[in-house]
Amino acid sequence: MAKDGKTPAKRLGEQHNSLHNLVYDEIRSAIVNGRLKPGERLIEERLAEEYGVSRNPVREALRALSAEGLVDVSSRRGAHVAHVAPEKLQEVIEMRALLESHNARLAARHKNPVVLKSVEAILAKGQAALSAGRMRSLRDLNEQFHKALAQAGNNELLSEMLGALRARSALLFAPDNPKRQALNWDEHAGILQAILDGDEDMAAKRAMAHVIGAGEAHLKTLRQADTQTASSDQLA
Amino acid sequence: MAKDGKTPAKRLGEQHNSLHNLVYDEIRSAIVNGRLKPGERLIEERLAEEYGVSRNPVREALRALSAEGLVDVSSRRGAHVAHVAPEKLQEVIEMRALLESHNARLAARHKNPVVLKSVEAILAKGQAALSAGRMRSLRDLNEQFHKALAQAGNNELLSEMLGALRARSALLFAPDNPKRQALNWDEHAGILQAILDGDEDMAAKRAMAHVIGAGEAHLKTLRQADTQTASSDQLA
DNA sequence: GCCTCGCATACTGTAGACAACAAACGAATT
DNA sequence: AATTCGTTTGTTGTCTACAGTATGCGAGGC
Repeated sequence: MAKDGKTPAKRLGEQHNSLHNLVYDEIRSAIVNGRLKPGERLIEERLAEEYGVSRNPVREALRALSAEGLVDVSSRRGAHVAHVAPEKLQEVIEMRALLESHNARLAARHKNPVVLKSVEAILAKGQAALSAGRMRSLRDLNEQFHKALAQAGNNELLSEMLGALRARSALLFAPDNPKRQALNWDEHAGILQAILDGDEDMAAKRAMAHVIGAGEAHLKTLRQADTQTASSDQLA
Repeated sequence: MAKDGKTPAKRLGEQHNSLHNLVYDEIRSAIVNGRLKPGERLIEERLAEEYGVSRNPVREALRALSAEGLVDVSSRRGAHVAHVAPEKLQEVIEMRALLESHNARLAARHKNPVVLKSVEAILAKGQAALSAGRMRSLRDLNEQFHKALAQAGNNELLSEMLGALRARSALLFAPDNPKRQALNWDEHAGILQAILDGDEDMAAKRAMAHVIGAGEAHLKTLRQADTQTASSDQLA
């Protein structure tokens, strides 16, 4: 039963989740994976139909998702997938840079061999997927990498906050651009190296630069998209 | 209607909140104010009776509070007010120090005169209440001070995160000790002065020291309480 | 006295019903 | 043509009911 001699595997009752939790997981996953787009309308009855449950578990899931900022609920008017206004992107980048940076510092301080081993394994998987051109799996591996890194920081609250922040900004940091993807994984490698070296300042600096670099690249993409839209409007 | 020529006052429909939101506000407030203690059992039917509503709005409120970490819900076993395990207190202090520090830096950078005016007013009220020995209102004024300070940082996401963190740690930073209270308000004054001076580094440093100082004082209180309990056990 | 079992009670999770509210649409009026 | 009004449709918010689950308690057996 026990995997690592310390943490028992989940017991049956813990595995058998309530419907509202299952619905929560599904909707959250759909948002993070981009299946549900920012701003998209979430109709309780339709979701209930889709998942084969009554509306109550859906409502409960939406309350939790709303509290986490993933869903915007307007009383009596319905729910939408949360949309980060372009002016607010900078805030998200800034907060994530601050927290990831601090987490990398902590990881370099603790240097937990078991956790770092698994970070290394995920990095290797990410680099392999990159080389093989398996772009589709990179988003998942990116999330795995950052999640494992958050564990390496050994501060549960920080890890929780980072998780929530990653969920809210998942689409922001999921570039389609292969060049940016390659750079991301290079940066992942650099952060991990600094952590393995126990160099707190370097780890913090690289983590911050990574988030800011990825975030700024995304902002640039948005601005280019705006410029192209403006050009198209002039032609029409 | 408009208060500051920019933000319209709430319209009727926005004021008339749904029951589940009202219940959420009530329970949240009871937790933050200490009327509901950490670890305390939250029974849906009883809360529903107390608030004069059916169980669903209570369940929905509990989902939101659970997502924010203020309430712990065990599937099929019920809900409790969240209890920060003593070993986790250090994490809370650390995260709050990091965020409050960064916020003070931003506030010193922006130096928004309107917001800082209101921070000053709250500081004056806090100091007056302290001099008059009105300890009961200091908790509320402390929350007001930190909330206004979060606004001065001009980063909505950071403000939101700070709000959530303050709610989770409200009882930690609500000392009964008049000496510690006086010191807290001295430190508030020092932070605000650095902000008014536009000194980012000093503001950040003072905010961090304030949180760590208040937090460590609380930890010391816990350790003393533990020591006294042990002594009582020996006498019995 | 301790342990086990069965029953009663309390509580949670979900479904379904109904009322209230919001949005859309078509007809009537200006 | 634009605006207003009334009706219809779609959706949300809350209540009630019922089944499932967890806990507590007392009786019986060892």
